Amino acid sequence: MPALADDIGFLLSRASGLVVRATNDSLAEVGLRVRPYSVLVLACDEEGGISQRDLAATLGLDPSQVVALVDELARRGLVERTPSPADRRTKLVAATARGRELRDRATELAGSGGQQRLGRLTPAEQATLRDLLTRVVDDPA
Amino acid sequence: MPALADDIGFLLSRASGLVVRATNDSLAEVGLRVRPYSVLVLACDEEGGISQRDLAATLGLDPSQVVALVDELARRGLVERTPSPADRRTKLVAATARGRELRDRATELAGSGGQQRLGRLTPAEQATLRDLLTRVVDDPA
DNA sequence: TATTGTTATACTCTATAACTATA
DNA sequence: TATAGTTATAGAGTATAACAATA
Repeated sequence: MPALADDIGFLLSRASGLVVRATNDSLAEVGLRVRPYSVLVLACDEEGGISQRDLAATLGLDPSQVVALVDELARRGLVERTPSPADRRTKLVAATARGRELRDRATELAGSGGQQRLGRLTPAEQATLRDLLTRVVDDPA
Repeated sequence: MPALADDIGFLLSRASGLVVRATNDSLAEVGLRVRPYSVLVLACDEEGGISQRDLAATLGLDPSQVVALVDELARRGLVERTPSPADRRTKLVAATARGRELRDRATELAGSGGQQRLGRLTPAEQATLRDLLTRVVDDPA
């Protein structure tokens, strides 16, 4: 009979909870949590902005969940919604200058928060973990 | 600037979500979700029952969250709360015969649900993932 | 007809605080 | 005084369904 402590799904859930909690605590200094932080990062990385549909797909969320996340970031002036020139249904979410500024500090904080637990692994082990998780997460192309 | 797709915390959160969702879907056949299933497994594995405090610690939950989980399993006759002979404050949660019966089928279902995603990794890779996650999760002894 | 974003709703999960009974 | 379990509550996360505007 397999023990719960050996169940990878259980371990994933526990590890995710611990790391997300620590990262949320670190990000509190800039008034962000993991979810809005992720949206900000994607808005920064995509030149010209990213559609809410693509945001949802990348984050593994339903498009309806993205609305409130973008609303909050827009309210704080960190991102802007601009209509796509190509398709008037689509709104491109792009980071403002203020958003890009905050992102740098937030990324530092998120990194140190995550390393509270992940720092138990060597850099090589972290790379292995990253590769394995990527294959679990990625779309079967 | 590190990309979100390389962030281990982000990958953990995505992988956990995908695997837990698939496992919940599989467990629906026996009317369980991951959380109550985990409680049932621990109640089965500990001869004589496990205290709610130990349940909470093992699952990484607050003791107050354990109450409703045990309530529901007890209502369905899968576990029983019995007062500890040693300490009348403590209640030992033990699986009933019916609980043990269900556990076998549930473990099968949970395994196949989890493997929908985790099956992309070889058994050796899964063992590596399990070891790395265990070190992230474990108490620093 | 199908897609993007949106609103609404319900349920699960997470986080705290306070209470009781025992120790 | 501290601990095990419980109750209550609020906030965050998840899951669906339906709708308006646009393609």
